[in-house]
Amino acid sequence: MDTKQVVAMLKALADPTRLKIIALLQTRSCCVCELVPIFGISQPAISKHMSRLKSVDLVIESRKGQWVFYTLNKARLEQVAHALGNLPDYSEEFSKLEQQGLLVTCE
Amino acid sequence: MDTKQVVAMLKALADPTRLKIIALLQTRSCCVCELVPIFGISQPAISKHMSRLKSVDLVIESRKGQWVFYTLNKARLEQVAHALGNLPDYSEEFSKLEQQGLLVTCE
DNA sequence: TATTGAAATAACCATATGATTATATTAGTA
DNA sequence: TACTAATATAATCATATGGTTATTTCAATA
Repeated sequence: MDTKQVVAMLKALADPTRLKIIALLQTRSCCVCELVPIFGISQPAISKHMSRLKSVDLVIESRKGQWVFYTLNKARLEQVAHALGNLPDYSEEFSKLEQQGLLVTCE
Repeated sequence: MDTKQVVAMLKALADPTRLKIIALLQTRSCCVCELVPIFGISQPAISKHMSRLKSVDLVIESRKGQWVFYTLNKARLEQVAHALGNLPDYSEEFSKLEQQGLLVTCE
């Protein structure tokens, strides 16, 4: 997972409504019409949040009759948590700075 | 750490520049004037990013002469990663839904 | 086929975000 | 004390975000 993807997933999670949706989905898959009364916001608002979460594969959509159920992609959530604890090594940036004489060495 | 704080930290991390700054600080503390040539954006832009990271305690500021050095708060970064893997249990929300007859039980 | 209910999309709006340039502020030094 | 370098703050701007209402799409059913 590259940095762009990590940022996209963090953006998807960095909203109180979406983060709680993810937490709710840990208990049970659910559909839009169940989330509406929980959050007290409009159906289109919930729908857009689900679309955002789906776009980064944090949830999986499946139609059951007239309802669309959303299921948490637990592996994907673990991937973000793991990525945060294992950020890329950019030490070569400091080598470049040193070559340019831009490294600040204090005391 | 409550949900509000987790969201604030995720927002702070959900930007390509700030996420790379955090990654850079894993190698070495640095000051604003070192980050400017790395990212190629203006000094005030970097300054605001640092202020944002500081506001959620992801970095610690310390003045060394004319420079202000920023150090990664590794414990804080680990806290976010841990929080993502241990989101709160909201199962009572489904009990409430059930009581209201709003739970969708399919098939 | 007409109707109903769930979800998605469109159009819109207020606020947040990330950048810019210009201007303080603060610390070291001639 | 005046000057310079590093950083922060202010004002501004274009775009992104998260909500709204209105409308469309899609599946089940009378």
